[in-house]
Order: sequence, then C-alpha cells, then structure tokens
Amino acid sequence: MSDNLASKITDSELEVMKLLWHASDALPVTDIREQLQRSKGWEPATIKTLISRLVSKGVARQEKRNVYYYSPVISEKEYSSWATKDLITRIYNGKASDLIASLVSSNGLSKDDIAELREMFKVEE
Amino acid sequence: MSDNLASKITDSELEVMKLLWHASDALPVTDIREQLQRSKGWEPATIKTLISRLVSKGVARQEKRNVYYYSPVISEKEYSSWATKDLITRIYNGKASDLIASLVSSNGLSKDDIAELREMFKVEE
DNA sequence: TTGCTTAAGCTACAAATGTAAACTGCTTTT
DNA sequence: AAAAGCAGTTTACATTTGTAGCTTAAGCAA
Repeated sequence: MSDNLASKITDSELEVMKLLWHASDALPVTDIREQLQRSKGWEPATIKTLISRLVSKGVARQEKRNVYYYSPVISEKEYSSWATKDLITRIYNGKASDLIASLVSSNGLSKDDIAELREMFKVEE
Repeated sequence: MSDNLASKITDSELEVMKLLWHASDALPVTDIREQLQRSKGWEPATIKTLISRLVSKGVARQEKRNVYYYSPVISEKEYSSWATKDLITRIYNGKASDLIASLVSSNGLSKDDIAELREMFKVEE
C-alpha cells in the first residue's frame, strides 16, 4: 500500500486481511471461510468474492498447493501506517501532531495510553 | 458524527465540509461553488449534489435567507476525532497508543511533531 | 418588463462496494 | 466409476460514491 496502490482495502475486505495477517502461514479457503462464517455470518460465496478482490487488488496472493493458499502481500504494519498517513493527509492537513492533539483533547486516550506515550516521548531520541 | 450517525462523509463531500468549517459564517452556494470550481475543477452540478448529500446526511444544514445558506452541523473537531477513533477501532483494535506507536515507527512524525509531542506529554496531567 | 443567470430539485449513469447465487471441474467418498 | 462436495470463476444485483445534466422558478440586469 505504498502510495502507488490505488484502491483501498474496504471494510469487508479488511476482515479477511486481518485473518491473513494473524495467521502464521498461508491459509486455505477452508480456514478463512470457516472463521468468517462464524464471526461475521457471511455466506461462503461472499467470502470467496472478498478473497478474489483482495488478490486482484494485489494486497493478497494465492499460492497453489493442492488447493490455493492465501497470504498477505502487504503487512498489517504497512497497511495501518498507510491508513494513518492517509487520515492525516485527508483530515489533519498533513500534521501528525494535530491528530494526536485531537486524541488528547477528545479524551481518546486511556490512562494506559497516556502512560505509554509519556514513556515513548521521554528519553528516547 | 457521534456514533449514531450511520453514513460517513465521503472524500468529495469532505472538501465541501472543509469550506464550511473554515468559513466564519454560513455560506451561499455561490461562494461554495466558486471556490470548489477553482480548486477542484468540479462542475456546478457536481457541487450542488455534494451539498445536498451533506444536508441529507445531516452533517450540514441549509438556512433560508434569500437564497439558501449552508453551515456545518457537526464541527471539524467532532468529525476529525470521530474519524480518528473510527480508524483506531477498525485497524488498531481500539488501542490509541498503537496508532501513535505506528506513527513513530513508520517515521510518520516530523521533528516538529516530535518536539510538540514531547512537550505535550511532559508535565501535563 | 423581458430576458439572462442560476439556485434548487430531480434525474442519470458508471464505478466501487456489500452481499450472494450459478456454474464448472477437481477430489474425495462410497 | 458414479455421486457428492466444494474450490475457483463468472455473473448478479442493490447501494453508495463520483460526477454531471435537465427543468423549473426566481432574482437581477438591461
């Protein structure tokens, strides 16, 4: 999802990507289907469509074993940092600190978050 | 854009909202059209559609003067913090500090940002 | 007052998205 | 081998989004 990737991952597709990201290895449709059917109540057909679209978009890849196995092409980190930068560009005029200021002022940060952040921005360089 | 608001503001619509947010008072279509025609190259018809959709979505309001004047129903702050929380929910599993960690590790923060943040998380409580 | 301009409202239409059925050809089972 | 099941592919269809035209009525310039 460098900036060259045109199409975003949609909400439904993201659910599939999350599975792929959290799997230790490529997954066969069976596994993907099973989990999403349970967690989302989607029909097998729906799940197959989402998988295909991810492959067309180039964010997941299929690998022929006996049956196809699927794995992510972009990592969760790559995607989430892309999505974050996209948000900053679109609504914070490119100022990352404005995003954080907004979080602070809207009470979007838990005590734990704040503790972690204080740690994060303390001695490090 | 409390959580009760179903439909998001789309990218094109956001451009209109930005104008409304940055205006000191309600704006007549004339003004909106003029600016967006210049900055975005959109046809008047397009701009009118976007305005109507914002009104239907309940995020902008029209007020009859002589001609209608438009103003935001939700503030830019409300929207941006909603969008940020939405991002955190969707891709950071609800952990705001993960978002910030991601920004840090992906070099999404400028020197200035970091300085501001260090300030922000220093003595305040 | 008589047009010209153009808000407002309605309609349009392609692409993207959410959701899913139909078809086709392997695999596996009996 | 014949039948059953399901992966992969194709097609479908409603809704949302991006983009814009047409129509009607009203305000303004001449």
